[in-house]
Amino acid sequence: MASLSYTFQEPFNLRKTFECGQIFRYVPANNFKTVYAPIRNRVVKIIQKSPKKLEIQSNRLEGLETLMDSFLRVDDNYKEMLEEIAIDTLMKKISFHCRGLRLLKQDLFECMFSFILSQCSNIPRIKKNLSTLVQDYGRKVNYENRRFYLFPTPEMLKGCDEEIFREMGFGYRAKYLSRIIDSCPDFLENKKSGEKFCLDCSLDTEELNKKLKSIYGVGQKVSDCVQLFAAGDLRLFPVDTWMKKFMKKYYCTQKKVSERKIRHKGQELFGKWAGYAQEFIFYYARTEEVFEKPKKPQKG
DNA sequence: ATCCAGGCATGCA
DNA sequence: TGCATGCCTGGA
Repeated sequence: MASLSYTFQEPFNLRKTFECGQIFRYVPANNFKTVYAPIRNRVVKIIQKSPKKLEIQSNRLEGLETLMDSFLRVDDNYKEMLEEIAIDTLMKKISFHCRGLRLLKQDLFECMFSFILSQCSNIPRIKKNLSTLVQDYGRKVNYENRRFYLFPTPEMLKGCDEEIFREMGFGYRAKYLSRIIDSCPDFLENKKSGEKFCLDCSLDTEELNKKLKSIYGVGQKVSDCVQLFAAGDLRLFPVDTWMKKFMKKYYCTQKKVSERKIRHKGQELFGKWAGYAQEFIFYYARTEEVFEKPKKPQKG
């Protein structure tokens, strides 16, 4: 077996999936017909053979299928999701527009690190910050004459203090990250195996969310993202500035609406598929330029 | 030159 | 609960 193939019932679009903002480290090639992504301990090459067909190659084949089944969320009932989030004309339109966008299930440590870094930042800067980090601390992997870096394990980052992270340009987020490196949050440590930054599956949605928020530097938005993208809990509806604009315009039209209410509204509207709805809306809001900031009026 | 981003902690009503 | 404020840095 030199490669692995997937045929889906519904589209799996690489461009939409990787560009929608859920993941930061990937390298598109050949106009998104191919995407390279460092995942855990290997580099994976994902090829769009057709709208519903993907082919997977990797520098490491051992355990590849299990890893990709999880990463690609092959068990999601995508068709049902598309139908269930299309609650009205607007969402039908968005659902159609985003069809093929898939949620991925990412590594917990990398995901948490990335989203803590993301606060009050922007995608180019986040990518740049992560790139600095992995070049300094990650393991280098050459694959098809390209250079990639695996995300460093917590152990590899031992000793990274606030000062070092600040020098990497992380700003005030350095404090949060160095503290996490310093000691893994208790509930993320598997007492039996000693493994760190892994999830206790016995926790329900609200329990885990509460625990994640107890981590210094992790608030509602970051915990929701981590729980959605790394714990794979699709009920989460992270509310960022884009989501605020969208929801205020269409589904929370009262004058004063808190982020709390918006989050609740999203979960109420979309139930177990709230995470997909959120990512669809986010992708839509950013690509359709309906929410672009109005240009400042020229002086004169 | 300000101003503000894919938030969060802190302190206060 | 809900609000205000400061926080790093880089791009508009």
